[in-house]
Amino acid sequence: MRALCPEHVSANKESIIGELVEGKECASQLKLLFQNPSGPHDTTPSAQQLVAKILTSFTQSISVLTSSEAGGEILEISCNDRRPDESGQSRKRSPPPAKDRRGCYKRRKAADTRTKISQTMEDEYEWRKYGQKKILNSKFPRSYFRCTRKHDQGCKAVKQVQRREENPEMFLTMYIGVHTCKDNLKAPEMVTDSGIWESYLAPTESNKASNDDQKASSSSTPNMKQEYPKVDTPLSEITDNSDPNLWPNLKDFELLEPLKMSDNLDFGVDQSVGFGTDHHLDFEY
DNA sequence: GCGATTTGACCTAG
DNA sequence: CTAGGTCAAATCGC
Repeated sequence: MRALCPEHVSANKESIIGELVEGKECASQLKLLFQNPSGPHDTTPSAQQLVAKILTSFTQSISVLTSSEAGGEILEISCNDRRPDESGQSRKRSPPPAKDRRGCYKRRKAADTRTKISQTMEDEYEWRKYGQKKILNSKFPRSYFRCTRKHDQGCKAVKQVQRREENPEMFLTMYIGVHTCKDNLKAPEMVTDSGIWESYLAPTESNKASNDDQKASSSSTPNMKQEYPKVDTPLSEITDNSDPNLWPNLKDFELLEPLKMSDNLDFGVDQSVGFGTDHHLDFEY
């Protein structure tokens, strides 16, 4: 979709930049604070205050970005449709030979995709798992879900969920395609909802990793379906995605997480992921 | 018995 | 040829 109109983008961009600049300044102060912990405490904000401010900046930025999307569509920062023919129509290969065994299979790629990171693989949609795959160089398998309304209404939305290697409590969810179904709940937008911070610390007990990779993933699947209108939208980061290097990038970023957040602040750490990768904030219009 | 999930096979893009 | 996405038979759970 990348439907951001230029006017919106430029207006929002300024606002976002302002927020990010402020966040950056706070981060710089925080850095100084770490380098010189014995500095003047009465004149500089505490680490917690700075972290809170940084998070606020990110939140505001995300909020602006998200709200700029009409109709609650998920935000896409730096879209992926770099290729003109991403519709998949112009596949070089000849159509499947219509073998008897497996049906006409068409790999969907470069469709409308968004990525989010959250503490839970749940969201406000109903999904049905249709596959799981071990991914090369990844400790955890990737799970594949499609909209439960696929058969009813031909909804084409699918999502892929993978536990993050460096932080198994977090899930990287890639949404592919948009929901064309009517009643499978509201669109998967996030961040803009008020109260996201409160709702972010969603139950994660079910996410506790077990040692068995395969089990770990599948065992946390169950509530995928029953989970319902609950607006438990876990705070998350929506980013661009079609970049095949995205996930590794995210991983790399996580390695840079130096902060140990205090209890009331720990929600924000992974949110900054999207900003940590330099290519996420490049707007295309 | 039915619907959901698991899992290995199949299929395609790169 | 390989990695990853999808299918569908087998299995599970209610």
